[in-house]
Amino acid sequence: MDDQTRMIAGLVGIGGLSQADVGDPDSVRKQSLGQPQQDIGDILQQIMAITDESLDEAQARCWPEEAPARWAGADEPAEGGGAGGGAEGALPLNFQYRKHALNCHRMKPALFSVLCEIKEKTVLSIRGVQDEDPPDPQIMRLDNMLLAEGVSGPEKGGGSAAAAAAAAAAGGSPNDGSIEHSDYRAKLAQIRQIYHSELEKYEQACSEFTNHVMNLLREQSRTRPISPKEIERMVAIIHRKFSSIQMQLKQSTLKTSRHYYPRFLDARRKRRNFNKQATEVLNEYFYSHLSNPYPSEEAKEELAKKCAITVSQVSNWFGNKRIRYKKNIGKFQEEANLYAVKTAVDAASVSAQASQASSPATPNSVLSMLSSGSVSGAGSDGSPWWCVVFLQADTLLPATHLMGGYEELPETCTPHRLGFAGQHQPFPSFPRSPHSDTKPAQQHLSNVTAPHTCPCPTL
DNA sequence: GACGATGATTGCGG
DNA sequence: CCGCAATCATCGTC
Repeated sequence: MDDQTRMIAGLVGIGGLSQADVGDPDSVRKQSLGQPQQDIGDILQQIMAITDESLDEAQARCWPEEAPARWAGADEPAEGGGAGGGAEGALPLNFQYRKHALNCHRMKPALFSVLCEIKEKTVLSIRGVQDEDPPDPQIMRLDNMLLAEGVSGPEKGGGSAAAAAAAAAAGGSPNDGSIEHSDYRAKLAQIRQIYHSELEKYEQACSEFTNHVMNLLREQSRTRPISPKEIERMVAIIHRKFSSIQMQLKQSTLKTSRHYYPRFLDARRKRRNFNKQATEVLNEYFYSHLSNPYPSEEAKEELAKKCAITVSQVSNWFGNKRIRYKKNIGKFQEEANLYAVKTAVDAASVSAQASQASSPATPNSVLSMLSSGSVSGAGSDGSPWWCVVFLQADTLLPATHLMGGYEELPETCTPHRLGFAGQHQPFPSFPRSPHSDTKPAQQHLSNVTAPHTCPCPTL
């Protein structure tokens, strides 16, 4: 007997009577062959004894060498026997004879009622069994982990979720597939493939086996009482048994995946500095929005596109920049000047083109641009933009030197005289979570009124 | 190899 | 979920 048959025997035994009680013709035979008055108690005892037999013993008894000859005289069976389906087709011919003989036997109703009685006892004993089988939390946890690892779930462009995320986090150009990444992806793809193929096999086996048992039970239900509910329960039992196999598969897949993942994590740590152009774009935005260096989601996306990096990298960059700028303003003065002038020059040239000015943008024309308030990204709180740039950046000493310095500004425009020093100091803290380029900044700026906290050097 | 710069991660608070 | 702050880990320069 193969393992599968043995398993069926075991499982069928749980739901009621063992397969042996169906196959065993002894009690019926005795009655039909000369002991018609046999006590119902005897039959019951025999049946009870049969249920204790192993399938091997039962089969040995059911399939003696001479059986075909002995049963050859039985009524001719109807072809196929109706129910039973595929399972029945596989049964030996002599077994079908017996089944037919059993089904047609005049004592069958009596036997059936006895079986019902036994059944009732059995059902009572299993009535407490939980009918609903909630999803196994352990399997669910494994599923979630496999999903997170990128082993299960949808495959994104040949890579896993983890690999894709990490590849994005690795920075650089989109096709920055380092050797480590491609290696990891290849391994993960391999694991995915094996996992899915094994899962498919598992599901197929589980479904085949379930069908097999269901057919068997349906077929048996002609001989003994089996309710659909019991069949359902049996299916649940089978699934429970199979789920341990599923668990093993998932656990081992996860283990394999994680064997490679730490190496990948190391690889993920390897970073690339952003290229010069990307850094320039980011710095330009930062210094031109110094009053409120919190790009909106759209702005981040735009910047990400321009720099060929991810939005989260943009967020990281701004987070780092804000904190480092804040910590050491002095260090960033030169940079701030550079970008302030650059921004101004750009704006000036744009404006000059627009107004068809014949002279090129010069520091002085920049100055006039600044005075006219045509530079975007600053002064959104209603104050002159240059106050924001000059004073927030705390930088424009060198910058003004380039442009001739504050001396060239009207005296009323010097920062502290204008009283912007305190208002526009972005530190010790930037406005919190502005999510927009204007409103929160206005709120923040209007709340800051203490000039003595201004980190700007006294001019 | 030391050191500063820099991108990424983590833990925490709002 | 976002931003801050601290920290890690690597890069780039000397």
